Order: sequence, then C-alpha cells, then structure tokens
Amino acid sequence: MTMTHAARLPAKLLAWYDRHRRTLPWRAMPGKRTPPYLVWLSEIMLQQTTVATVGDYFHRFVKRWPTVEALAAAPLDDILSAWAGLGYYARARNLHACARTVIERHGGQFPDSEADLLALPGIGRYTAAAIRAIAFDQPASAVDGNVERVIARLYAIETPLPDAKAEIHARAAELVPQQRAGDYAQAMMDLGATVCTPRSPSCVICPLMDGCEARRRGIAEELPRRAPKAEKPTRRGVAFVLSRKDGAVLLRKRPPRGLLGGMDEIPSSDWREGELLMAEALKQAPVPANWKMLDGGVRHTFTHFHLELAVAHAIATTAGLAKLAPGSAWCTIDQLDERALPTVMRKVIAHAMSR
DNA sequence: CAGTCGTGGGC
DNA sequence: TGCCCAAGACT
Repeated sequence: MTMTHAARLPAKLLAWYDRHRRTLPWRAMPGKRTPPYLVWLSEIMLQQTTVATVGDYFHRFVKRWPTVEALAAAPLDDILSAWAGLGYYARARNLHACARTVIERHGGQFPDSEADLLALPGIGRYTAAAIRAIAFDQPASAVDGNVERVIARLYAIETPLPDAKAEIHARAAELVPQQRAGDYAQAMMDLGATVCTPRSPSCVICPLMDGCEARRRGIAEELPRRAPKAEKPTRRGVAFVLSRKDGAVLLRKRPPRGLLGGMDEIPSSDWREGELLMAEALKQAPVPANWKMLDGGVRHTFTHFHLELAVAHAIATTAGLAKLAPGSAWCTIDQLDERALPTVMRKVIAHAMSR
C-alpha cells in the first residue's frame, strides 16, 4: 500500500462509517459518547462473543444494574447466574472484581489512562484501548480479531498468526487518526464484521479496496493465515441427576476458579480422557441411590476438549436426603432459570427431563 | 508463553 | 456433520 493510500485511509473509513454505521445497543447516537460503564460492560461481553449473542445479555445487565455502583453492590452469584450461557465465566468473575475496584480505587469513575485500565481485572490490551477510544475519544489503537484481519489484508501480511501480531499491531497503530478516534475504532471493527469478513469478503463494496494489497494480489480470502491448531481430545464421564418427588433436582457449586468456575452443576464423575469406566464412575455418585442409566447422553464441546456425558437418574430417598454434601442444594424446576447453570448442564437436565 | 477458558451461528 | 471463529485475558 502506498503512503498516499495510508494517509487517506482513516478519512475514507470514517466516511464509510457515517453512511453505514450500525445501530447497536451500546452505541450512542452520532456525535455522542457512550458512558464508560456501558462501553466497558459491552466490551467485556463482546470478548470472543458475537454481537447477536451479546445483545439480550447486555440489555438485561443494564436494566438490572444501571451503574457500576449497582453492579459492584451485587453478589457474585447474581452476576454469574445472569451471565449463565454466555461462556468464559472468568469474565463474569472479573467483571464483579473490576466493578468493586473502580468503586474502591477510582471513586466510581472509570480511569482513562492505559496503565490504570490495564491494572483492572479482565481488561487487557485490546479492551483498554477500546475503552479509551470509544468512551474517551482518545487515539488508542484497539486491535481485535476484526482489525487483525483488515490489517493483514491491507498490507498482505502472510506471516501466520499469532506470529504476525507484532507487525499487525504496528501497522494498525500508524493509522489511528487524532480526530474521531472512537468512531475510527468502531469503524474498523464494523468493516471487519460486515465487509472484510473471514470468508467471502465483499471486496467490491469495500471503502478501502483501492489501497488493499491482498485484494490486488487476489489473496484476500486467504488472509490472515493461521498456525494449525491442536486436535481436541474427548473426555467422558457420568452426570448424576437426582430428582425429588416434586421434580426438584440436586445441584452443587463448582470450585471458584478454573473450568466453569463458581457456576452450579449437576453432580458428575470425573471427566477423563479415554473410555468411560462405568464401574469407577458410578462410585462417584453424590449419594447412594438406585441409579439407572438413561439412553443416549449429552455431547458438548469446550474450547480445548470434547465432552461426552452419560446420564444416570435416581429418585431421592429419605436416607439419601440425610447424606447431602455441603455445597449441594435442591433446585425446583421453576428456579432453574435463576441459577448459574452453564449450557452443558442445562443440556444434561433437558436430557434427563425428556426421558 | 503455550495452555486454559464457552457458546452459538454459519457454512 | 464437523469445523471455523467471534469486539481476548490470564497464567
């Protein structure tokens, strides 16, 4: 790409944005800024998550917790249950911790410096830059997956990710304009989300087509290249659905960190690679009962492994009731919606209910 | 620093 | 159907 194109690129992109700007729940009217609290909340939710998925969660959170003060005052359990289904639950834990830190350390006002933002839990390089640009209109370079793709194509960077990150970030930073930095950041992401898409990019309608080296070479759709990913192993286990006569099921709380940390779950055996050893798994039932295996099972894929859960079911007896472990509790059917149940556990419950 | 950490939609 | 990947952060 020539210097001439690079110099004109921000103006072209902003002109395109003014014509094609999308209305999003967290996006202010043209010329207005979204309050830092809403920028932060939306950016945390949008980490590795699509706009369509985030929408309803964002509305529910803002309605229930309109300010960072309100969010900071909420119990973590309430935030986890409201986050249930959105995934990456460390985000919800960090959201809670960050809100409390903003109250305690910054008097309830979000900081606008890179160092102060990076010191907050859940805010990394991208999110700090996005908050500075969108909430404070500072010329910070916010590079997410969309922007990586746009830049890799503009400059035809053929080095596979993640090795190309340094070069991409350097190129991206050079382009950030001093004026309308917030609009520019959102325009770059919008362009990546709607025009410069991973597959079948719409180069013919792209406002940056004249300056795009990948398009000139005919390799836009091949970029960015990525290093091959490791194969996902499969883990297997048995989930134990214990029902009471009124239909309530037994739930327990997972450990506070790690996979599905702090969330509720249907008790289960260990999830181990290799064949399911049924005799071993059944020893890990939460209570002694007349466990019966249900037909079929539940399959679920996490970021780095597949999970296959067989499902055992039993009706609780008075004897069993006396032996509940601490951290376990009954949950009636109508209360399930309010619990911090991750999707995989909702699948298990649905499977048991359908049998 | 490579591994960990969810889920849903698109193709 | 299985694989891709999405407005990444943390350890």
